[in-house]
Amino acid sequence: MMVVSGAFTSEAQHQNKSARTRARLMDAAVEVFARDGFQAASVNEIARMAGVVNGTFYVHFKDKDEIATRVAARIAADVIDQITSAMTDMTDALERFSFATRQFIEFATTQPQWCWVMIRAQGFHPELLRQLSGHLGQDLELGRRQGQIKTEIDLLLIDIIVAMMLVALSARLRGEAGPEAGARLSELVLTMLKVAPDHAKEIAWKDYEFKRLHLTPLPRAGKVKAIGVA
Amino acid sequence: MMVVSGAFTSEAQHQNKSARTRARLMDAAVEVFARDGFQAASVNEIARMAGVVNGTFYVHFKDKDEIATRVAARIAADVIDQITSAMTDMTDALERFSFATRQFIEFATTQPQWCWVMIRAQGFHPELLRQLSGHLGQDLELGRRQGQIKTEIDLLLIDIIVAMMLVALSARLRGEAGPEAGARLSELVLTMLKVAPDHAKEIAWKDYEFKRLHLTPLPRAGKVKAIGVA
Amino acid sequence: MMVVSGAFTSEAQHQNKSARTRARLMDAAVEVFARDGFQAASVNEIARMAGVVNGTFYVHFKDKDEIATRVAARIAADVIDQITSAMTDMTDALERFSFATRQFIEFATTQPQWCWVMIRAQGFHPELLRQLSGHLGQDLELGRRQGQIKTEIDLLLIDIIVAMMLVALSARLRGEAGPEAGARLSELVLTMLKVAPDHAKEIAWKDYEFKRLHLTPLPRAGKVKAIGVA
Amino acid sequence: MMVVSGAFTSEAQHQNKSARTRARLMDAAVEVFARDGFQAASVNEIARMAGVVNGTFYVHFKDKDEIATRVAARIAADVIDQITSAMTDMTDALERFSFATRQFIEFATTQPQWCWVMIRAQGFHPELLRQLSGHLGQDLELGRRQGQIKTEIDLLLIDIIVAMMLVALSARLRGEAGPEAGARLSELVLTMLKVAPDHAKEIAWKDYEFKRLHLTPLPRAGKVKAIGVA
DNA sequence: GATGAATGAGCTTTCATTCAT
DNA sequence: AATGAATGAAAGCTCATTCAT
Repeated sequence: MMVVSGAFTSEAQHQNKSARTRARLMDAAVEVFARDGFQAASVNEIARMAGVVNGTFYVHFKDKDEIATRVAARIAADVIDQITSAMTDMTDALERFSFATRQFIEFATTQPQWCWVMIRAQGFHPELLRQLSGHLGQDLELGRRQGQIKTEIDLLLIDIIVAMMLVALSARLRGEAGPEAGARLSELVLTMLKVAPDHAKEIAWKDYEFKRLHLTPLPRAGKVKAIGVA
Repeated sequence: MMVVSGAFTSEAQHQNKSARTRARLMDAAVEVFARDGFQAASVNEIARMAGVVNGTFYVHFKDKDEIATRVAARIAADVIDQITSAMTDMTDALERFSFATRQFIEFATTQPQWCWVMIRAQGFHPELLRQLSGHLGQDLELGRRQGQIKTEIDLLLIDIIVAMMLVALSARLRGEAGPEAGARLSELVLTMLKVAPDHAKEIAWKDYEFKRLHLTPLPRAGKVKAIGVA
Repeated sequence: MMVVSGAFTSEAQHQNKSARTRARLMDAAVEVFARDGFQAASVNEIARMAGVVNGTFYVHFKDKDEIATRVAARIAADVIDQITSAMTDMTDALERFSFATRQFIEFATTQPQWCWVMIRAQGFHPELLRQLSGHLGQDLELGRRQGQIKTEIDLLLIDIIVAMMLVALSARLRGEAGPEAGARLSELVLTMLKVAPDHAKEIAWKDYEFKRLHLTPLPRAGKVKAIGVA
Repeated sequence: MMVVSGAFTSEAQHQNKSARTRARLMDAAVEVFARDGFQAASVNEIARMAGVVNGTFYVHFKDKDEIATRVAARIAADVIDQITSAMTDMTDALERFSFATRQFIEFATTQPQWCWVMIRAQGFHPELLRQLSGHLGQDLELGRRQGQIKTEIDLLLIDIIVAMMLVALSARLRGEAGPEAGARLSELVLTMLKVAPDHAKEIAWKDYEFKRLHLTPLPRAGKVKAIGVA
């Protein structure tokens, strides 16, 4: 098995050796979590894929849970960051929702590993998806304030919508759904939120240009060592 | 941890010792799968909860996979059987769908363990849910034929609806959603399928009497003694 | 796997049920010992092949060792009995030796299972072969008394000859040696014993008619139960 | 049971810790294979005798088979190497054969464990003995070319000779044969190959000086660090 | 910081054997 | 005699984690 080299590694390429090793471990973890799931993933395998011996893993992470949490946090942060930063000048709530949904599904094409990790996170690292829910909820709230959404918005509804997004993402990853899955999903959700069918269709299928997922540059400065999120 | 005693055990209480032990193992398996998931579940733990030594497990099941498959199959069969048998005289497709959805969510109250197993089955025993999808799909097709559903029905749509059901079930199990979750979900799905809002609301919130989940009596056919048959 | 039915079963077919079960167990044991060796053979497997449940095994045999010992004893007794009874009117020691050797190798054709058991017995049930050695030694001694063998005959020599016989038998069973293996072996041994080459060849390749191995009818009368040969 | 310390351990005493542990495991394996046979040998027992916990075994060997194969390979290589290197200046085929045979039997005195392993290898690690056969065959072929052996040499014959050697070795190990066993065997084989009795005796009983078996120093080539190589 | 050998608990599975029926 | 369920010890193997270097 080749030593991995992914987004974290690229990001850290001009940092010190420690940071680079850590980055390789995280890329390897993404790979392994994506392939085997959080539970079945083994530290040995992550270390092997990172090209370090198993002991080195524990220099950088307290235990398997810590790397999982950090990988999840980073994925959540970056996915959200890139979706929101691409929408800075969109003001219409429904459009924002639709774009976000479709961009999310679109990541299946450009970053399948990360997407698999998000899917695998269900049940094991719910915080990953909770962040997504948060942002989603804000746009839906905005929709209510704008008068475009009449349905009541609560946690259950948001959970339901996130679940819909994940299952569509999964179908996309497995090749069971085509490129239109995002728009399709968007239209379904809007309809469910009682947006008028024509309007729902119009917004959901609008022509957008989507981005490739990349790591959000970290505005970090000094060392950040084992913050110890028990 | 106490020795379990669940639905299978009750069902087998008047059968022979082997059947009773086997039943206890299955009840224990439900317990453990519900709590730890299929992957993390250990045969030792199942045996311990069934009150037998670990070797006994293998007298009754070839391996962990076999008991998992059997438990999953039995849960799927019984859940479906009880939902469908309660709907025999319902002819309206939307009503059937709504009733099935709500009865399904309702099981969270009466058989939480089984429901957890269904949730945990995602990804590990997809066949469990696929059976559900099948029946769901039939009612939706009926809805189309009856002219009540105009949306196109395909695999992605069905997967999405099943995902919605599972997340609602999960919310209910965790106490994050109240007794109205089923009706709520039903209305959302009907709306999503472009049923007129008023009609959707009317059907989704109709007053039904739901059943407690119980084991479907097995139509056993007498002893089957396998003497030297390969 | 079919229930076996071999020599012991035939022999016991007119005896009581207990004797028949016991016989089936022994036939099954031959089968399993031949296939897996004494060590790897499992009681469960023997019982299964005999068409009884595992508990039944212990009604008839104290433990695995007992059936092994009995099977070995019976095979040794019968092999020897049939070889010797076919030689009653042979008086020439070299001829007796040659015939015995060749008849022994010939069993590979008619009773491969028994032969495998003999081969597998090396190291685990040396008593099986020791009986063979005994009879062999007698004929060799006779050869010395007749003046045909000049070499000194001791235990090492006999062990060596038995080893030669077993390796030839094994080659025959595995199909690596043809029908002439017995004569070939016989000639080699005679030469080794310093019989004149021409004479050795003449005796070794003589034309004999060999028998098919069958069970020696037991002159038994009453029950013989678990004699407890610890 | 004491922690073992044998030939491999000595050889590795100036190597790194890993190599030393590995060596102790191999010495322990020799001990256990010699005592219990390859089949009955247990990894736990090997680890215990090596003075490590059982998990450590798997740091060094993939499974029981791997250590068995390595031990067998090493024994075969060393035995052959030492016999052949002691014969470099012998040109007479019969003498070479006789010396090799006797040196082989002689190992029973200096390395009984290794010899037991060779005997136990019959059936389980035939490749161990096959290498021996190969070298043996070469000398016999040489004997034919030199005109000293007239008998046809084929696989069966070689197998027979190897079997003779092993049974003699075994008798020697068990104390059932004295120091003359090697010469005795050698004479028997030569006679069997139709070497003239006087000549056979002369060659077989010639006075040789035999070596103690020791490990052939490995021509190691420096550290080989496997970093992330598949 | 990195190494990598070692640990030991825990897992799945097999199997000889016992025993109540 | 026969059953067959149950036992429990022991096997092979994995893996998160520790620690001396």
